[in-house]
Amino acid sequence: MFKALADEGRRRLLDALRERNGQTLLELCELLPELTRQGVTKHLRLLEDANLVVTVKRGRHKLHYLNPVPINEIAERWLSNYERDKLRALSALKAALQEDR
Amino acid sequence: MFKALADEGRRRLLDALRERNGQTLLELCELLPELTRQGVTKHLRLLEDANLVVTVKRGRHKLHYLNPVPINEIAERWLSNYERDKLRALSALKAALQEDR
DNA sequence: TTGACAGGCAACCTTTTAGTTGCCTATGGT
DNA sequence: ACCATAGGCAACTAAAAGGTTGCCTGTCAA
Repeated sequence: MFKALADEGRRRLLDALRERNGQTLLELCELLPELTRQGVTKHLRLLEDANLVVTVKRGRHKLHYLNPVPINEIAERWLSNYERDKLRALSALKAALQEDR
Repeated sequence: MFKALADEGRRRLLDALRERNGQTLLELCELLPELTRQGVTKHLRLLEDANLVVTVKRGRHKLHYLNPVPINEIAERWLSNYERDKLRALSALKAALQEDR
């Protein structure tokens, strides 16, 4: 899932869906004009595999929806650990930097 | 920075530093016995480039410290956007899934 | 019912990333 | 002074990610 976020293009796609949910493939392609449709498809596939977007086929359109659940899960489960130890880590850092070298 | 987090080994390194800050390279190597020392060095280099760890040379030891600032910055700046729109995105998602297909 | 539109699939190429090996440098203990 | 310890650098290989092209399928609208 971090891997899915580790690409600027994919983050752009997520942002776009955050702004307007349920966009089609071609709509999202306009967002990344430097890529071909298939390129965008691949990125969306990764996001789907990471369960960050969910798709619905409607007629000949494929609509893409943001799935906000896992990104929040990660944020809470993983990042809050760092939040918790932030001050301790910071002071250790400062101490180390100020010691005699 | 997401790229730096997009690797299990590097996350393990960060976790280790969260548990005990200021470890040397060789100490961290024990954490990833499947890699050689140079392999670990490279990972630490990436973490350092992403400004997630800071190093201090002390004698012949190189101490690694967690830098908790950027990880929190990201969490707040980026992830909180998704938190903000969570409910809206969720309901759009549900609506889409329940529509006639 | 035919053609244009939206999208899928597979093969291929290129670039990045991950990892190793071999050798070199500096520091500290005895 | 010497050797073991801690680490750095560079070249190389292997694997994965990113992207393209070409062609195929399904759906809607005239």
